[in-house]
Amino acid sequence: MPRKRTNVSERLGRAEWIEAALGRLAQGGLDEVRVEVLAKELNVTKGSFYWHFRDRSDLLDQLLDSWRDGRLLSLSGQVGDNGEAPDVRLRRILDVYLDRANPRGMAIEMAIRDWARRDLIARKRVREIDAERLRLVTGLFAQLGYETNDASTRALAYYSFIFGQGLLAIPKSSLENGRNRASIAAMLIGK
Amino acid sequence: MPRKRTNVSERLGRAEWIEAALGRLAQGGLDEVRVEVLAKELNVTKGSFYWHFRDRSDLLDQLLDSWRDGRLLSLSGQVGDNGEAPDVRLRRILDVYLDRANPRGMAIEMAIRDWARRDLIARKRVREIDAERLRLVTGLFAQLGYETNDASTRALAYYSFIFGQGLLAIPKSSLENGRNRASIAAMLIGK
DNA sequence: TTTTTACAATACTGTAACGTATGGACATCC
DNA sequence: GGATGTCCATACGTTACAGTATTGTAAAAA
Repeated sequence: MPRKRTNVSERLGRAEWIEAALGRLAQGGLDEVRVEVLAKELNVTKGSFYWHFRDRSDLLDQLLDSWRDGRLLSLSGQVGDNGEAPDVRLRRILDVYLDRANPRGMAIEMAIRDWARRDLIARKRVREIDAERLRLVTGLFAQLGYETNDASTRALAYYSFIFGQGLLAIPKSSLENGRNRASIAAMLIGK
Repeated sequence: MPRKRTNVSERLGRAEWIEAALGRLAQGGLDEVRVEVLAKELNVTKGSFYWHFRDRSDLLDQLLDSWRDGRLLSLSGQVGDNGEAPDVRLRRILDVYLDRANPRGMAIEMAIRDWARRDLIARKRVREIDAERLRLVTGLFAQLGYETNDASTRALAYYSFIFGQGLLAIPKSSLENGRNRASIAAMLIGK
């Protein structure tokens, strides 16, 4: 029997609610983000929720903002020229996704992208980070010598593959094979 | 005021329910497939639904079966060697997706793929059609002279791109440019 | 013509949510 | 140490659905 949270030190802020909501989103998609369920998960009642948020849609808005901020921050940590060659870097990023490191992050991303098919605000947030990611890898392709137009087309193919691969229901073993992975990288990166 | 459907000629079969369900699925995703809503859409009450289906999950199962059957049928119509060169054919299929012809079909497919992330049966159905599609285009790549392993890796990249591209929130104009499209095709198809 | 079949309407129960109103507990500030 | 502010619990009203049980009705079969 989880005790009540009357103690001040255990009180919640919006951040905890958003974190919990992200968890539900990753697991069950948008419609599984429910305030009473979150409350139970946090050992708290709705009373707390409606103190921190106007309503459910307020939570969802803030969740999207928080997600975008996190993605942008993570990207800004990668813009610096860290001495790594552009093609090495492209291969490394690719590996991260193919290894399915961070499945939670991927699940959240997929859920938000599905959400974005129907919701304007979600779509807006996804557009923001897509634009930023494409800008970054377009830059990397440009550094490899691709002309601007080709570079951005390559970038688009690069990210399309990354997310599309997470959408296919296939034995992942086919992409664990080093040789296959190398040939895909060669194909996407070119020179 | 839509009149009641007591007239025999207007009576429904499972097919109509499944069709309506596919519509809701395309529009709003899995959680928008609700029996009372479908009933209203079909100018009928739940009484009819529970005659044709055991419960909601029964409808969903049949929807998945029906979707798979449709996809498999559509694929089987393309296996025949229609005299088209393999690379031409690959380019044509690619164009169909990039043109976003059949947005409804794409929406359904995306909704089902999202669904498959959490549901075992949905995942199974997606796996079935993925396997079949990959088998088909792997064959095309093989005809182009790729060795078996490379052919199936190319096929995987090909479909990953196709679905990933539908996931990115970008101005579609970037893929309407003929030159960009050609360079992507060249990249994916190779020789 | 009666009976049976196939489908649909009606009326109900149960449940899981959302949102609101209000009161209570703990800390902080005067 | 009383007043105030912050956060949470409780209790309520409402809605939207899933599912069941029962009755109704047009057409086909007997």
